[in-house]
Amino acid sequence: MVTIYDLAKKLGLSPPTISKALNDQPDISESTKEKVRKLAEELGYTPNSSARGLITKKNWLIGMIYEEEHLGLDVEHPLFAGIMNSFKARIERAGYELLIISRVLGNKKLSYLEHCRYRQVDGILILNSTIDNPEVLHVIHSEFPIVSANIVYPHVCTVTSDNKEPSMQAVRYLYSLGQRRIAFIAGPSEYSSSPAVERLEGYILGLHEIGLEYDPELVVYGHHWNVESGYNAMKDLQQRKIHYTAIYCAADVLALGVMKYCQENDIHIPDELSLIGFDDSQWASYSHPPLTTFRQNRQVIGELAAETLLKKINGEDVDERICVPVDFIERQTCKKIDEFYLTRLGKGSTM
Amino acid sequence: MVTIYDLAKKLGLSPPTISKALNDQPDISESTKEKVRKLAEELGYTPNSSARGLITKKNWLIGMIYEEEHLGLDVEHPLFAGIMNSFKARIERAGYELLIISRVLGNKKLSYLEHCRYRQVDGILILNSTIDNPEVLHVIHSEFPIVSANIVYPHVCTVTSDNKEPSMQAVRYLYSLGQRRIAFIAGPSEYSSSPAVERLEGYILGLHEIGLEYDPELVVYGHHWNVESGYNAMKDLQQRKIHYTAIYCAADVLALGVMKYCQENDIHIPDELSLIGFDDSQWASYSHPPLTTFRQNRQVIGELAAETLLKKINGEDVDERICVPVDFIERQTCKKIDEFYLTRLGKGSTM
DNA sequence: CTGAAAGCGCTTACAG
DNA sequence: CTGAAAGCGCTTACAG
Repeated sequence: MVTIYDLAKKLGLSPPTISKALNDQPDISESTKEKVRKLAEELGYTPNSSARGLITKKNWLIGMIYEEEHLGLDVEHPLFAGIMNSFKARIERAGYELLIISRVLGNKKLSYLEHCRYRQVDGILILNSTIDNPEVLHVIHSEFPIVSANIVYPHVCTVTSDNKEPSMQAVRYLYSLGQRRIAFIAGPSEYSSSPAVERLEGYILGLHEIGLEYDPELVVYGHHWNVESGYNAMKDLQQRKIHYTAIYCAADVLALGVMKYCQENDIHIPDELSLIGFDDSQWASYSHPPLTTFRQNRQVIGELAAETLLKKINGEDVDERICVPVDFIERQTCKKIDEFYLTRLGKGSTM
Repeated sequence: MVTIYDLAKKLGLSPPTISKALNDQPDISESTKEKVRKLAEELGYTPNSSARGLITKKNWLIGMIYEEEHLGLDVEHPLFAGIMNSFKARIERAGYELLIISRVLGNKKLSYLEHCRYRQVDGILILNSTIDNPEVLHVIHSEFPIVSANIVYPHVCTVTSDNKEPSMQAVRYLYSLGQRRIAFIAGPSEYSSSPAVERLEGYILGLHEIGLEYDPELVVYGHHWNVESGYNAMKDLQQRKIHYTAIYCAADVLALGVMKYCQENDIHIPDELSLIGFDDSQWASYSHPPLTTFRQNRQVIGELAAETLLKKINGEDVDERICVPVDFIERQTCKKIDEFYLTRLGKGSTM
């Protein structure tokens, strides 16, 4: 390993001069800088982040806290890779690298917080955690600059998709198609997941806005954010023997479960049932029929999270909550209500 | 920040004693260790990785080189998150953390290799790169312990799915259904992607094994690993006016493009055309009809990559190529050949 | 413009 | 069982 001392010796200069030349300090002559850079290149010198970080207290490292196994998420969370990629690209441009924080170190278990201190990260991104994770709560009350993506924590700067307005829009849209009995398949209620909560709020708000009554019988919770939960929720809904002609789902995967149920039970979408999802997953345009849904803008979420964190690191003020608009993607799972089919779904009567 | 000196002062001991106590060295009395640990806990002492790494030359860091924008992959590569998760979990158990290597540092551009040296990583995982990326080639010829996942580099230990045998199996399976004219939609040929190459080899080998003639007219290359490429490949195939009754696709996304084309052009799968994919993407069981495909075992790939890298770091011998078996998932896109439809597809004659 | 001195927080022989 | 000395590779005042 080539060090600054090797360069110093070869050039007959002192280590501090080498250091300053390499860092392009103003008090070093251009000719010296030239010589130093040339030799450094020749010998393949690379600085050592540990030595540098030890003395400067700056490590150019962002810690990412990312919980993969919870909420019953499928291994691949639809937002994870996209947000991570754009976040990474943005912090990279500012000179930071991304370290995935774990909870084990050697044979010792460390908390996230201890780990962040151990690595002396300059800032922390919390991605897809749960709101009541005590490990994460410790981090949140720490001295580090922090930004959360997707999940809202009190007093923590958070970047998420707008969840309320699109939910209201979903209701409005269905209403405009003549739908009056609009069911909602919500996200899991056991876990405190802010998107789940906010989408439900938006649904209720949307009904109020339009003047439709909110009927709790029309709301069913998916146990997890996955297809099976959507399937089971739909089954549950059917067993309630109530009347409805449309379903808004808090996630595409839930909607996919509904579609599966409908296929098996010969319920025709959109003729008999209108359906809206949330996420615009990769497959949403290829489902049968293509799913009407809301596209979350992963790239913007990641970028804004990065920019906000960078600001915090630099001591600038930032907003506590940043909402990223969502795009409504109209495909083919919704239809103007059709009197012909009106009576088929559910044996209830209230209309 | 609490340091070892603070602990030493408070306890009237020397820093080395504190260090040794904290590291549970045998030459320190149990009572001293007890005292030290207690105070460390009280004061919230956390070691400093830079100081430790600087002197021990061991940083408990694995660098991950991961290229997201190439090959025309969709943002979310179907394997990426799964492999990364299980790789991370496995190295964590051994005490390592995952650092995503970038190419920018501050305002300087560093090569991957320089970056790895800068951070003094203990080993490197190469995920989803291209075979001819010069940046990566530098890394490969370096002093670091390296493992590659998904992409084969000469003389680098690589963990991938078995690509050949399943491709042969696809041909065999289709043959057993009476299919004799089996087309192949290959992965992009412009990029040197070993999975693309190996799956093509497997297809040809499969034909030979069975005694079917290899007809280059039946092979078309997708420009990218995405749906659109599959769609265009299918269009291309149709325009060739040759006869075929089945298609094996080198990826699910390509197969999805084929399905889209068939829907638009009123070609019925599987009655008129049998179809097989590769990957078992999230949506594969929900496509219409559900796609017959091969499931890549992300978890096993990630774990084996981690274990192999750990072995290399510890100086143990490892195999250069590790193939992870793939599961054949039989769904509903293949069917015994139906004489009734035999003449519809393609206007060619050779059967 | 250049360099001697000190120090970041830790660990490793080695001496006692 | 404990500690004094040296050093990992760098940077930061400060002196010249």
